[in-house]
Amino acid sequence: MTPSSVGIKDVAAEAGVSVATVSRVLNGHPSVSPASRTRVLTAVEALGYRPNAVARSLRTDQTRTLGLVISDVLNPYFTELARSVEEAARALGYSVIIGNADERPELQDHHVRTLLDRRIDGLLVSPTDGGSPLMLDAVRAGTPLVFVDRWIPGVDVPVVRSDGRRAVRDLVAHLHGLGHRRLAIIAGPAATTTGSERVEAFREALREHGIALPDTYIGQGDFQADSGRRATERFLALPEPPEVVFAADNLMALGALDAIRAHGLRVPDDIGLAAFDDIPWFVHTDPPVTAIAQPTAELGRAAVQALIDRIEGRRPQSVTLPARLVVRRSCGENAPVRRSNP
Amino acid sequence: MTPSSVGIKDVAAEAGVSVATVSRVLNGHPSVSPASRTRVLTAVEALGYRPNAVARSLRTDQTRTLGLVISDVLNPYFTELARSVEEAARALGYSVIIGNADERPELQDHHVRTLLDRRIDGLLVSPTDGGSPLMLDAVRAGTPLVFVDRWIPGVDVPVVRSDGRRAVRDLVAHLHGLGHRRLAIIAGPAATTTGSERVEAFREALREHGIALPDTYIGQGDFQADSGRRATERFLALPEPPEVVFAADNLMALGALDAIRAHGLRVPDDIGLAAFDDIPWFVHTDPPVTAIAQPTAELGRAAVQALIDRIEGRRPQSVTLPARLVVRRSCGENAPVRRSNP
DNA sequence: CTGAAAGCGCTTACAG
DNA sequence: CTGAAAGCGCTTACAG
Repeated sequence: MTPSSVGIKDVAAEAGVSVATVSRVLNGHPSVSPASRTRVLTAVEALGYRPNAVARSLRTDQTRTLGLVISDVLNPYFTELARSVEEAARALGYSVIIGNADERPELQDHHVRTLLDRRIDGLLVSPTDGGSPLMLDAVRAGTPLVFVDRWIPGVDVPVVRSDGRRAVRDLVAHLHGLGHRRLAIIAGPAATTTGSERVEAFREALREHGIALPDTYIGQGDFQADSGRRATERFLALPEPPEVVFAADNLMALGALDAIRAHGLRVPDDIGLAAFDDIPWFVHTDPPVTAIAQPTAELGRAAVQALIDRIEGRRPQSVTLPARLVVRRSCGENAPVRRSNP
Repeated sequence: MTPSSVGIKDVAAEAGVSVATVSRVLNGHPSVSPASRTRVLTAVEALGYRPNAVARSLRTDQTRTLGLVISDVLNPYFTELARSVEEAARALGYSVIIGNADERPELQDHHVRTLLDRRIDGLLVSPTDGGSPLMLDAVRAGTPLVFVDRWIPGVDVPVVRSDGRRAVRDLVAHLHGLGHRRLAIIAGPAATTTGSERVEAFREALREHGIALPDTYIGQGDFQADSGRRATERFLALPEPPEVVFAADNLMALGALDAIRAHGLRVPDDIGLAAFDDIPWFVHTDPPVTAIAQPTAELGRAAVQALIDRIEGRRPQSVTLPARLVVRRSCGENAPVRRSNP
């Protein structure tokens, strides 16, 4: 008999008790005699019995599982978020199943559907688009849901995210102080909150310095490297290219670096670069990249907390954590343009 | 009534047929009259019915789910592997649940256990250690298992991996040609196959060139960044530090870069660096890193193919794909030491 | 082509 | 403290 084929009946037979008693000791129910408990535990050990989680879930109507749908596993930001989510969930006795949307709404829906079919206890999602009907239905149906990083406006669901507006303002002030005036952005999809928010914050910050953001200085990206490459190429082909390009995520910054390099240009001498999201590699790129860092691990923990609060009947809290500017050398920080020092 | 609470009975009532008939049309069973089919489909649509995967799994004894236990999600190599595995599995009608071992054997076992409890149909694992009894039991119990990247010797399970020996040889020849003689390695855990294999291949290749590999030139790492940092610091403190450090994975290479930078040293002028595993950032580091690239996506596809073959009763195949050397500039490639050219 | 019924492996009132 | 029994939502021989 293979281990995976031994069931609760086998344990009961081996221990000389009923399956009810076996179930009780397995679930730590108080009213079991010490003698029964010992015999059951011995039998479990001897048979190598492991409860069938599928059967248990069907019966109890809970899976102790959370779904996490992220926009892109290849993005180190989401990968770190996923790691922190899993860790926090595990500490609270939950497993997590990750679905990778690859920034594609239909793939996102595929995963949401699969997760719902599996009857996960709750869902954490960083939506790839502005409002999948499927997700809206899930909310209406009462599935515990929490948005993390990105969210869908108008849906009454807790949101755990970081606010980058202040950091974007700091970045623009920093660039302005360096003497830069022609500032461009590679934006994420307008259908995502982080996509539109970052452009808006950028535009607003520019305005504070009396700088306009012409359409030609807005590259439409999709948070993936290729789009950063293409947008940068368009910038470089402009009669008057920008002095600095701000990529709204780290992958598009990678694409920008690729394009700049392909044109035989150098950062920051020929063009400056800054990125939203900080990753360990930015310290070692040529040059080190000035970036906006999110408190990613904390975000993951807070999201799990909110979701489990919701699942277990407590009132979940929305959480907004600040992002912060990390100055390095990709915007010409070494050689200030306005003052000529030794 | 919330969507998630509508069951097959509700659909049957709505359509005016039995649950058996509903089940048949849902499963594409041939013997259902067109009229019944239409009414069932209409009812499903009207009610927004979705089958409960938990109940179905309990009944059919299959979950159409694969488990994937990887050593470290924060490692871009595994992240790419995971992505390709999920993609290939999805194409074949399977879901995948990822477990992240973080290079910790006990965490690996936690995930294997959880996955087994969930009755996944098969398991893909890149073992963090040399032989978890749990995994051995699973194999004995008949759980379909395939090793990917790393494997456990002596266990009769298909292995899908890439062979880096040839590429390591190429790397050593390349370094030798550049005039380097003092070559060090930051190895992975000896308990992992890739950990020991890469040192062995390195040692052997050095021997072919008449070079020894002293113990002081072997840094014991664990495939994570911190260990790369520490090993590199030890190298730098040596009376005669190595001319080139070869990190057995990309994360330890990152750690090495951190340490070198912290000492105010430059790559490759002060010390050279090469890495196993290639990642997009290596093109943009300062300097671009010479690395050994694995055919990661293909590995993932082959692993899924092997596992599903095994699950569906076909004979699974072990697969070994070659890795290849990608020369960049982190080992002094710009300024050959032996010949002085213009 | 269709339905009644058994059963997948558990948990949990209910009665003792 | 314990066991017999019902039932979670499906699928699938079996009989018609």
